[in-house]
This record gives sequence, C-alpha cells and structure tokens, in this order.
Amino acid sequence: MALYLIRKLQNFAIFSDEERSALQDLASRRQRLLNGRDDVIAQGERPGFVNLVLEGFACRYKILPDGRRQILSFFIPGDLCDLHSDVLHVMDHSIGAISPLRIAQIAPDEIDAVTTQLPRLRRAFWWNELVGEATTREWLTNIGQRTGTERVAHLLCETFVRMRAIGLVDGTGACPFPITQADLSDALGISIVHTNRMLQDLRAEGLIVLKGRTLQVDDLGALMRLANFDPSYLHLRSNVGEETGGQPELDRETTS
Amino acid sequence: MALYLIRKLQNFAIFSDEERSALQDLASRRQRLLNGRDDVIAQGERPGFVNLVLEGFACRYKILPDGRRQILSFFIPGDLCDLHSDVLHVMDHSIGAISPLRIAQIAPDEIDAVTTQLPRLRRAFWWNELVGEATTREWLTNIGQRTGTERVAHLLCETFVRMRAIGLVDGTGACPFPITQADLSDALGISIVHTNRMLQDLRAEGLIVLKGRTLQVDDLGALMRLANFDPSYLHLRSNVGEETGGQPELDRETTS
DNA sequence: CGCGGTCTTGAGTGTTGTCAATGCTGGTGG
DNA sequence: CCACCAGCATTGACAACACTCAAGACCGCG
Repeated sequence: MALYLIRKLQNFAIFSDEERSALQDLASRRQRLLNGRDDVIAQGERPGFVNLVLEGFACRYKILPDGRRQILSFFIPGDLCDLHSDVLHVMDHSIGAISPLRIAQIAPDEIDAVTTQLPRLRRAFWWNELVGEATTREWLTNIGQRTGTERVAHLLCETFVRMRAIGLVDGTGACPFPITQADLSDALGISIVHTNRMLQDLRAEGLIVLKGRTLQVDDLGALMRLANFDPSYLHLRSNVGEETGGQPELDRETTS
Repeated sequence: MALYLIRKLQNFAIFSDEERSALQDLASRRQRLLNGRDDVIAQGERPGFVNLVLEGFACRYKILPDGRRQILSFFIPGDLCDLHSDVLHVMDHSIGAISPLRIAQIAPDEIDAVTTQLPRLRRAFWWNELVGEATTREWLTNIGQRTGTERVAHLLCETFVRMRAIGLVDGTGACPFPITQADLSDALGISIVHTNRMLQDLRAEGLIVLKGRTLQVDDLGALMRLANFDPSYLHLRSNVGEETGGQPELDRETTS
C-alpha cells in the first residue's frame, strides 16, 4: 500500500493510473516489520535499500560518543528515507523506529528503472528530496533561533500539517502521535523536563491536547502564530492554516 | 579558475584532463563580483543559476519575520550553492556574501550537458551534494546537543579542515577567516557576547589565534577533542587530524 | 583624524538544565 | 481480575549556563 506516498507526492503533481500503480509496485516488494526502538539501519552500516515508511513513525538520528542523541527528522507514513545515500557508501547517522513500524525496502535499481520510464515520478521524487532538505534547514532555524515554547509549538505544527497532508488527521483535528517527550527533547535540543513544561503551557493555553499517543490541535492558527510557523517550506499544495497562500507546485516545465 | 572546485571534488575521484577542463569551462562563463554584505540571491526569488564560489566566503541563511537570522551553512571557495533548487521554484532561504565575493553563475543546462557527457563528474557532483547535506545534519547536531564552547570549537574545526582540503591553509596552520563574531553567533545559535567569551576561552587554552580575519589553529588535535569533532561526515580523502582513519571514497561502482 | 563596524568586558537577569522523587498507564503473568 | 512492572509523564527545588543591556576599546579605512 503506497497510499500515503501517493498522497504525499500528489502535492507535487497529479499522477496517471500508470504512475500510481508503479508506485504501488515499488512499495509491495520486500516489506519489513520492526518494533518500537529498533534500528532500521545504523550509523556506520552501508545502505542497501531505500526505505519507505508504510505504517508508524521513524526518525533519523545521530549519537555522539558520549551518548547524547540528536534526532534529525521524523518520518511519517509515506516518507522515503534514503533515496541517494548509497553514493556515500556509509551511513553517517541511523534510522530508528519510533513506534511499531512497517516499511518497504526498495532497491535503488528499481527506483532508477521506474523513474527512467516515468519522468514525472522522477521529478516527484526530486521534489520530495528537496522538501526534506528544506525541512532540515527549518529545523536548524528552529533550534538555533527559537525559544523553548516556540520550538515545541513549531514541531507540533509541522508534524500536524504533514499528517494532515497525507490524510491522517481525523474530523476532530486529532492524529496519531507516538513521539515521546524524550524523543521531542532530543529533536529540539532541550531537556525532557523543559519539554514537558512547554507542553503544559501549550495545553494551558488551550492550543493542544496531547495524550495517549494522540495529538489534537484545537487552535492551529494560534499555534502557528505562537511558533512563527510558515508552512511554505513544506511546499504543500494547500498551505492552509489561516489565510490561503501558496500557489500549487504543479510540475510545469518539461524537465531535463 | 575552477581550481578550488577541482581540488574539492578530487576528494571523491581523480579526474582526467578532459574532466578537469570541463570544470574549468563551467567556471569561466558568467562571473559576478559582490561586496561584503550583498545577497547573491534572496529568499522568495526564483533561482536561475547554480552559483559557484570562486573567491571569498558566503553563507546560506534564513530570516525570521522578527529579524532573527539563522546561518545554515558557510560557503568557501570551490563550493556550489544550489545545484538542484530549481525544482522548488522559489528560494526558501537566501545566499549572502560574507566577504567580497567572486562567483561563477552556471546555467542548470550547462551542468546537465557536462554531467551527461562525463558521468564521473555527475557522480562527483552528487557526492558534493550529499556531503553538503551531511554537513547540515552535523550542524543540527552541533546546535542541538553541544555546549557553547564545543559549538564554537566544532565550527572552527570544520571550517579549518575544509579550508585545508582545498589548499587554503598555509604552512603555519593559518587560513583566511572573514567570518565575524556576529556571523558565528547566528550560525551557532548563541549570542554575540557568548561567542566572544567562548573564543576567549579557546585562545586562553592556546588552541587558536583568531584575529585580523585570519584563523590559526595551533593544536588541531586538542581542538577536535574538545569539540567532539569527527571529520568523517565531510567524506574527505584524508580525514587526518590525529590518527589517520577514513578510507578514500574513490568511485567504485559504475553508476546508474 | 574621525568614523563605522567589530570586538571586548562587566554586571545583573532569567531561561533552561540537573537532580530526584512521585504519579500514571498499559501490558504481563499469575 | 488483580498485582506488578517498566516506561513515560510530571513536579519541585536549586544551580548554571547563556542572554541582555550598556559602555568602552580597538581597528581599518577614507
């Protein structure tokens, strides 16, 4: 089931049946199940496959010699982990499961074959890569410049909007959120205790409800304002929230 | 003069005369000169060219609505700025000159043509891109996990090692360093005053001499240890420092 | 010589971290 | 169905690292 991947990539272009089923194909080869804290692949190993998250949450992280951990990104269903890392031969970071996880392992060759045949998919994958990089830059800005509250709020905004973009937010404005406070703090560069207090604040403001691995956002507009969150770096088709802004990123040119 | 670019890419593969002169060609088309604080391209504009730094320092940065600035990376001679950002149509960050700057503007088509004809160059550009991403991840880790002193030391290590890799460190262990303390603090997520104090500490330890836009590293080993600096993310051929470690990243496979 | 930008320093404040204890919850086995 | 346990969340008290404000020194350039 490449459903989430398709939904995500459709923020870039609308696909034909052929393209859709090619994506289905990719996602249906090898599948793999992991438990909560397992590693998909560890720092130092050499990447063999491109990993596609089908179900559950994962993260990219780095461990320092003294044990400190920095989470570099979260992966939600539909996310592709390491499209091109095989060029570097060795992983300089790890990919780990946050929750029980189902992934598809895709051989780089398979990707090559499909994208050669269907150039619009190639461009969609590119778009996807670049959004990933833009997100990392936004994280850098988040950690570097924003205060504790802002950081937490910003990350919640981002995750919520991404979940919404793949249809995982329900009618009440709630979505699965298996990320623990320890994970959050390693992602945001603040202590667990402080993360907890910032979350309390957000709850007290009536902005969110976070419990039982579920995040409910009650006032996205206010949360976005508090976080200084501008969703344009996600390059989604509908960058909604308050005002409707971003024009769609439809693939115009006829490529290279 | 694509000298620095060639030196840098030769960390990935050794080039033939043909490849070398193709790189020369790329760098010799349009050139552009900028002053100290000028923007090469600003947030919101649409990228037209790939920018290659020929001389001077530049940086990638983001400005928040309230004026806070996060520097996302530094560009030194030989660095390519935005190899693929044209897919996204709009810059989500700016590129600015740190010092007087000379750059070459390369059209995406020219890159395409050259890399199609010379696949080893294509792979070298890939390698370059991926090293850039790895560096951003390392910065995220740096800001997220390390203390003030470590952060400053880490950034100095990185810059010094990169400068050395392109032959810009002289026999006394000194290299040009036009980055101001204000720039450093925006890159590291700490205040100017604090940056200044951390630098004092490093000087007091006898690790560095930093003055007159010149950085001299007196004890790289100690600086690396202090910073927890592991150069492997730079994927240089000789990851020297103390012990000699990393095996060369010679291009083995025959590509896609 | 004067000026702007950069660097340096001191003093006081406060955000954030650490330590440590307690509460909560879901899952497991008896 | 209950007791127990592990992992996670929460709280309080205190310490410390880093920030702000503000003044002054330095340096290169015109």
